[in-house]
Amino acid sequence: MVHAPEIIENLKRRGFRETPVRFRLLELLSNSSTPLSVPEIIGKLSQQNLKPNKTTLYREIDFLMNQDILVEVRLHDRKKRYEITQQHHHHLVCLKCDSITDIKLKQDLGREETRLAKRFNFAIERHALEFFGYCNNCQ
Amino acid sequence: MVHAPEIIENLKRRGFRETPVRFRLLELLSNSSTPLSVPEIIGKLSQQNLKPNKTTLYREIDFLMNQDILVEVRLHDRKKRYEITQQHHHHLVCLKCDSITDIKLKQDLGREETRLAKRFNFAIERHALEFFGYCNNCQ
DNA sequence: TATATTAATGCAACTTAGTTGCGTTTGTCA
DNA sequence: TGACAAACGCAACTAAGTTGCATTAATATA
Repeated sequence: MVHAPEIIENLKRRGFRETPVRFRLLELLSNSSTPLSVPEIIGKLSQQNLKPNKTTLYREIDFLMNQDILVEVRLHDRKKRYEITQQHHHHLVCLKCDSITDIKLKQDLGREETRLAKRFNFAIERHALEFFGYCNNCQ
Repeated sequence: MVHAPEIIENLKRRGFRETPVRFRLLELLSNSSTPLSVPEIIGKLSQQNLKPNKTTLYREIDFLMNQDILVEVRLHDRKKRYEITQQHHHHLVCLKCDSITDIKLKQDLGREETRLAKRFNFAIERHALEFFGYCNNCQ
């Protein structure tokens, strides 16, 4: 797991500041087992008596994505979710309770990507693969 | 390719009506090589002097999805897109011009799904796999 | 071919995620 | 401790999608 203080130290070395929103957001996301959306983040931070404006959060997230600290995850609904950047992985998304489980694929898509790139002369940057269904508790 | 009149005939046999919006929407989607969003559909139909209310379109799409005639496709942005139901496939999405190319995977994800289902006791209903990058024209 | 039924439609008002402009606050370093 | 830019908050906005309700029109059948 990545720790918020380390990330912040790194940022400070590069001339950025340590602020409550930045720290608490990173802390929240590094303790979270699932990616979170901005509305969810606002909810959770409010519970801890930190009530940042949504504009601030969107901008902070934007900043952290530019620093490659966060990545965006898109699932079935229209919310963008964010998680701490980690090794490439995929998700199991429960259609009932919305729980999200990180998974790693055994199979490798690299060969497929090479084939598609050649076949369509398409420069693949990334892919998204998510599995939808019903989790242990919701079946 | 699937033809709009056939689909409509099928619906009529089941007690539903043939209406301009229904016909022209199905015609548009069956001639489209890419999935379309509601704003896009409204734009294209307007060009042909059919200006349905967006509520009507959302409801028509909902109806056609319940009839398994359309499926929803979710890509990188926050629009839902729709296409005529066809054999399971994936997409190459250009991050510059937004063009979408249908592709079929050589590799099969079935084995992977079985493994994940067992491992996490997760009942997989479907998956979404999209490749993002730059198309022939946009590199 | 007139009529009844109900599928389909339109409109207005709303919700929710996300964005923009702009003026203010605050963390950091000299 | 003061200067400067990073970070912040507020208000107003956009765009996708939803809901309630009253109206219109496609179709079966009389």
